[in-house]
Amino acid sequence: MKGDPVYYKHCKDVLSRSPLFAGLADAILDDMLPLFRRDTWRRGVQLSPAIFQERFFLLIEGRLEIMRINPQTGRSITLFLLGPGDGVDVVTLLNTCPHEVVPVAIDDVSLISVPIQDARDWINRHPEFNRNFLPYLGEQMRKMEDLATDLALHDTMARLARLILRHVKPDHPQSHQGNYHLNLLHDLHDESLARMVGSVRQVVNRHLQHWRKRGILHKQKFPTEVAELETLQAYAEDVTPRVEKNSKVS
Amino acid sequence: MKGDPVYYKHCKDVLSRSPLFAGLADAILDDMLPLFRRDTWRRGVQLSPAIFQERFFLLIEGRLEIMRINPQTGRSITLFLLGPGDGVDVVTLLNTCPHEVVPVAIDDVSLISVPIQDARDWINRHPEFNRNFLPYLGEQMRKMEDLATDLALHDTMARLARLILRHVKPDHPQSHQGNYHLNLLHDLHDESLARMVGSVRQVVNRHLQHWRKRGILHKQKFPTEVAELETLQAYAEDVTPRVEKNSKVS
DNA sequence: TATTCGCTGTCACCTGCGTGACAGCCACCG
DNA sequence: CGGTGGCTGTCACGCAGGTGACAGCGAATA
Repeated sequence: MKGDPVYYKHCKDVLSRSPLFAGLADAILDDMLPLFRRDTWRRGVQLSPAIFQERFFLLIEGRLEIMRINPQTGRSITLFLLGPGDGVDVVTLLNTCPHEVVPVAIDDVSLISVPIQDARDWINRHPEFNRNFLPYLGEQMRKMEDLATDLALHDTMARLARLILRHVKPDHPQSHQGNYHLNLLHDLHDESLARMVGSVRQVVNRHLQHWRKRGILHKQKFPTEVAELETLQAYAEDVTPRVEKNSKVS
Repeated sequence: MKGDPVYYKHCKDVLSRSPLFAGLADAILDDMLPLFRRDTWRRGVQLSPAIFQERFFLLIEGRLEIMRINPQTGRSITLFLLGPGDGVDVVTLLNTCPHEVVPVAIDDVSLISVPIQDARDWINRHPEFNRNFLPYLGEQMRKMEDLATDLALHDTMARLARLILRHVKPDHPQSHQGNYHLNLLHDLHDESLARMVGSVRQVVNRHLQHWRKRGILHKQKFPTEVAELETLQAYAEDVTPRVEKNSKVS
């Protein structure tokens, strides 16, 4: 950390743009960052829930899946999909007790970390951090509520549509050719998407295919893009659009 | 509030035993309570999500269900089951934006409330409150994660078993006759239980019946009690116990 | 004493979707 | 090159569980 001023600068950049630290005085980050050390996890690695009892991580580069597994059946569900600037497992920061979640690196990720107690102490010393922290927690909470609600109230197709819609870049609406781009999702394989909607690969694939056939989604090169936002919104509300245009279906 | 010293005392009692305020200086409660006014909702009333944009509520007496509804299908899911001492919809306290949840009074409930901005200001003025608030938020978060996980990874029977097990009084294990008592759940009708596990009345009833037939649950008078904790735990892990004792089944 | 109401207990039906299986495709590597 | 491994695209099968329907029952109301 200290030995690498370029990386240090990079961390500051990422964090100062993240919801957890945006708008905080520069001095606060400079007070905090020296406590951290640098970590790197290779794409695909799956760590034990135990590490979160030891250290608190901030994600700097790459994506991380926070997952739960049913050991009996082998099925799993993704609770959070984290990106740069996110805190990893903020829950164990809030109250000490084991938390059965498994982090999986989707890309090669780089993170920074501190002993968890140091993080707790730091938060106690900096009440002004709560101006960012509390809203961030609220946001995470809403996401969990949405996940639970979707699982209980919608079928797999609607859930997938809603997942995609949530990740359509809200700001600069179209990327190019009038298509909507999916930030964190665009290159995930079916298996990961399935874990995010609480279903299985085969079912997710069927739905994606269904939409691609009708031109609602494009898979031009690699990244999938959304062509018809409104149509997808209909699916998200459990109403299968009657007008099945473009039906190359036999 | 001010006009009723008995009720005031009662509020202080309830709150000082609740996770949100336990262990805080007496002065803090006395500083806070005068801001609040008293509210009462009759059993069964179902209010609009909009009220939470206006005021923040603390539950003093009775139980409250925090629910979400799918308007298309009419199905609904209970996100939280709140009891005395709980804060109602802490999420809108954390970040301002509409929150589509419907509160339903399970009993006649009494609450106290403040304009939401006053609550936010109060929290900002009292950083020591965060010593209780943050762990409380963590607890709520864990509950939501558990709900989502259950919905995604377990079948209805396991979900129901897990719901019950979570509510078995952890402290004084048996109430009487060696049976385990269910605090908040004991007298809920099947419909409510169904909403809590994301299923429907008929399915929940079938499972309860199944367990009662085998003596795993008792429904002596009204409250249901758990007779065989371990057996139920097996069901919660998706392993149907092979030994089906007491099988009065034909 | 009759009447309504809210809840329980059950059933038969049907479907969404999870499971297993396999073929095709592309990329990477020896 | 050919082989291996990871991913996609499809299909047939089976079942958990959601839906609608109805009878019974106890408590409250008239």
